[in-house]
Amino acid sequence: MSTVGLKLRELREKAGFSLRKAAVAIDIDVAIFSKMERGERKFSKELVLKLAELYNADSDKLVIGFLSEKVLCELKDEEYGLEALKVAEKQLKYKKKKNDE
Amino acid sequence: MSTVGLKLRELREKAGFSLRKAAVAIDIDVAIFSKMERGERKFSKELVLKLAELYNADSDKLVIGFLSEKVLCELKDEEYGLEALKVAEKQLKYKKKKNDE
DNA sequence: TTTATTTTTGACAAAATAAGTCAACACGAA
DNA sequence: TTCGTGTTGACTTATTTTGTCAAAAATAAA
Repeated sequence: MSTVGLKLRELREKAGFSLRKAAVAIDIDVAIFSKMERGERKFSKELVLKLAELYNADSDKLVIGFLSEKVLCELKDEEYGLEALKVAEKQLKYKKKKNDE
Repeated sequence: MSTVGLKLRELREKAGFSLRKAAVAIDIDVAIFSKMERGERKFSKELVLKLAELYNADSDKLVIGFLSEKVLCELKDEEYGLEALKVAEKQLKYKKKKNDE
């Protein structure tokens, strides 16, 4: 299971930041940040974007991962989760199409 | 836009319940119920199920609508909402497959 | 029109959840 | 030991959600 938190942790380590340094850079408490990377607390989208910039990483991919994780969190124990996703997708496509016109 | 609330309102009217009667039957304040039907407040899954039973309606479809609405609510203003849905779908399918084995 | 019924509205309180703060702990490297 | 690193838990504060209620507005009945 590759969560956004773990991805961000990898990126941080590759970028050579300690937890503390990164936390200071994005102006957040170290304790929370530690918990976020390990999935114990949720990221906000803003934080994900800040970190993507700090690590010079692909922010789009990270945001997509962040969002899908949020969605999955709501549907994980739902019998009809997959069906719900498909309906949602259909409606989102329709909406997008309408906006493009 | 066919929300769960409006669907449930239709079903209620077809079943011949007044807002009050239905509210009493599912043990909820009328004011909240009115707001829920009009999308001003969220339903809980439990209420959707109770109402489906009360109206003799297809609970699966209603729950699917309820869930997809919840998901869409989170993604409605997201640039990468559709991509996020696809990723979520892939992961959910994988998880389901794993559970079946 | 008057009366009664149904639905809607808004102000407010209570409960639940999320977010932030901080001090202390554990561990390994210098 | 001391320093840097990450983790944990207790606690407070903010925010969001949920529930309660009274009264207004709308609708239907007499």
